[in-house]
Amino acid sequence: MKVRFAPSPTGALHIGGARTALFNWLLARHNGGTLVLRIEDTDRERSTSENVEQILDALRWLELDWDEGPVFQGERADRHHEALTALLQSGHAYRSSATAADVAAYKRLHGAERGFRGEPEQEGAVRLHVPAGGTTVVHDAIRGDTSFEHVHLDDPVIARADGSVLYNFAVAIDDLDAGITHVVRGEDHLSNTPKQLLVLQAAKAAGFGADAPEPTYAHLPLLHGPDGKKLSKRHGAASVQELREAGYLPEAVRNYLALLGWGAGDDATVMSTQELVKRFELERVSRNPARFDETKLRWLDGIHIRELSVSELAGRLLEFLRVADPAAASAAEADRQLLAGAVAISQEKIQTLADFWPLARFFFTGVADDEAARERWLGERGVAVLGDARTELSSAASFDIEAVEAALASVVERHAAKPREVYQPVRVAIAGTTISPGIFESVALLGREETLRRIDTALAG
RNA sequence: GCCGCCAUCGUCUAGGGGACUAGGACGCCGCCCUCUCACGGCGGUAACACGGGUUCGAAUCCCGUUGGCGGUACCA
Repeated sequence: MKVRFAPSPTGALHIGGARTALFNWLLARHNGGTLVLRIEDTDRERSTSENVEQILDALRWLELDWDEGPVFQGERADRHHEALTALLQSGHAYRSSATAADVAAYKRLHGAERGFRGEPEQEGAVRLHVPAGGTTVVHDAIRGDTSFEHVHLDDPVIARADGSVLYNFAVAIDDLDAGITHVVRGEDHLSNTPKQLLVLQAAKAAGFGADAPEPTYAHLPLLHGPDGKKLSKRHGAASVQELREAGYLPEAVRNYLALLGWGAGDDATVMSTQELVKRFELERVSRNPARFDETKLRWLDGIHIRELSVSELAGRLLEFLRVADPAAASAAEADRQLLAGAVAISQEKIQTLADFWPLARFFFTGVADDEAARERWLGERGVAVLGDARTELSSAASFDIEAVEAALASVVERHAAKPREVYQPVRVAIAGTTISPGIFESVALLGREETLRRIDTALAG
């Protein structure tokens, strides 16, 4: 089995493209096949090397590795030209100067459902000669058979007047030459498939790759935004890069993307990549388009975060912060032990890597400035309680979580207070805000000295 | 316009003629846990687009309608 992922470098790798890459990767890995990465850069206007780099980067981040390539379509121009010449000479293709307007005129004359047929000329773009009658059937592993009657198909332009080839031609020749056995791509290519099949057959008839297998096709349902429209920036993260910047884990993204259009068949939702590889089957891919819903990704990301070891998570966090917030990264890195402690007590409270710093920064950079929190919890009673808490904490025999809890609990008891009437003032004193990891854990991690200092500062304010 | 694909809870989906008073997950709501925020546990809300067939029987098969999407470029 040989499959390929063939993005065109006209922009960043979008989520839909990432899903296509993932499905190809899963299929190859599940079957012990080969994955070829091909860059379809026949659009010279919009293809850039920056985009190529970005796509490779996104694939690496997703940890989707490939076995061959990247092959650049542009570098295969000679081979394409060779094939084109063969089609021209064998009469499977012809030159025509017909324009889009000519095609429209033809249809007005013969009916809209009638495919355009041009007259061979000496010059002009190259069109493939589509048979007058008959049908091309696409055998799709996901959708079954789809028939396209030739009479409805226009003779497609396969090369520009200058001889440079177009997508539908290059794809067919490249798949043929590479010996691709399974073409797995978005459903937007389904209507292109008969053209590619026709190119394939013509090429074979002209002596090109006569013994190469005709690939099996599989068209994945398209991905849409939450509103059912095309996925775009205004839906939040639309590219892999944005997912990364939002703090998602690549394994969570793989897990979520795999669920968009595919399911194991039982009720499995949370799956490791290893499990995805083991269970993935093309035949189980759905035919309905799916919407990309970030809420579920967030939930899944939280699940995967909780499956990481503390040191692994700390490493990921640092890696994330170095890009997202270098100052935070160096602050966190300065005290590895504090970092490990903060990560351990934050792990079950965060859903993405981006959630960590806002929750735990007070350990590293001091209390936050939240006036509303002070007003609410450090009033007369709050201060009185806080003073008592200070006394208890300073005289506690030890300063581990249990000791801190015992010390603060005694304050609760003495004041006949609700727990929160003691814990919230302490929280605001050490964190500056009303939201933090568990109060006993936080105080213990901060240590006696720093805790007392922060309480004193709060008391003085 | 023409050609094609698709149609189950708000979302992702299970379902391939009787096992369906339609299952799971996210979300949402309620309860429990509880020091905040989360996590976790329990319970609840919510769907077969519509109309015709076929059949003893249809979410499942066929046709039509409607809707969504894609293609229709000397883009990919």
